[in-house]
Amino acid sequence: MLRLSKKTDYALLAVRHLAANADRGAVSARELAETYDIPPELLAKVLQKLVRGRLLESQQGIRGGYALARAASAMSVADVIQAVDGPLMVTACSEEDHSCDQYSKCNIRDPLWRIKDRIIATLAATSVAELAMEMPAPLPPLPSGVMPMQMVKRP
Amino acid sequence: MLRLSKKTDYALLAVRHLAANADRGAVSARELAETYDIPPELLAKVLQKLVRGRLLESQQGIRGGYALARAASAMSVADVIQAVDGPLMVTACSEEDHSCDQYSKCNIRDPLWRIKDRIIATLAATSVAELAMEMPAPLPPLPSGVMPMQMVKRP
DNA sequence: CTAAGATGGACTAGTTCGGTCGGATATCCT
DNA sequence: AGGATATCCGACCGAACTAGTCCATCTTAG
Repeated sequence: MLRLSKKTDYALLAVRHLAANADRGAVSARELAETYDIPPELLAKVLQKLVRGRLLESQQGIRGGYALARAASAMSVADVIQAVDGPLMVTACSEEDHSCDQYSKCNIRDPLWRIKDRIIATLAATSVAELAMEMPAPLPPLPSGVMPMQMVKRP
Repeated sequence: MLRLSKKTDYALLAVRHLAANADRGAVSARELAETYDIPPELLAKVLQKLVRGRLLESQQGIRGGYALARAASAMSVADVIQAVDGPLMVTACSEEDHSCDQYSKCNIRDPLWRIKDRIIATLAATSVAELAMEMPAPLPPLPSGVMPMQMVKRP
């Protein structure tokens, strides 16, 4: 169905939030999770992958959190997807990996690879900064220092 | 990972084969399955979906088989994918379906939908005819046992 | 009538995905 | 120094989806 995974959705949501609130300094995983109703542990793992992919920088400790590792304009949607879900491929096979039963008889490889390259180009053409520009206000920004923990009491 | 399903791979393989051998008349599912080493029952299902999507026409009976329902140049890769895997979407939500926990807070919908449109445009830009043109010969015809229709001029 | 072929539904095994848990480690504040 | 807060990381589980299989029915040429 060519759908991108939920983790990628979460990653894009988070990265966009960080881009829109870059001035506020580090944002904790918990705040992000509560803002967007995402399971905190799951989001945490996604954020960690983004850190490993050098898209975010994490700060541990009591006022820790995440922040963009570089300018939002220098970070594309393709970067985010690849950091979370690994190299994006349309076909099972690639130049490196020929593990496909039909590889020897396959005659649609080349055109599909070309299509893949064009899709990647499309994803690379949209920067995180453009995502952040979309809507007037990202979300009502929480006054700094306030801890919105009590919003999440849902039996 | 943005990967397209195996069924789609099979569909593209089959459709390309039919485009390259359009002169031979109907090709049976069994022949296609043997040519490309695809589980016959599975390929049969894929072909049925293509028929339901008006991309192929089937002929039942003892000399039956499948053939393109229209010119290969008027059939895009996007058509094939959608016939097999349903409407292709990048996000969980769409204009019709808002079933996503983050829908109300989501702020990346519009840009992602634009990306989706561009991906679909990319897929629609490649026709099956172009796939068929790629390689010099589609495949060596079956060595023995199966007789294509043209040879059956019996005196 | 019979063989070859399409059609369609139900079913199973395997894998992936979303989500959870527990603990380790780093940092700040008092 | 010590505790509180937060990131980090690996293992785990259940549900959903995917690929593949089986079988029963219908259609048509010979």
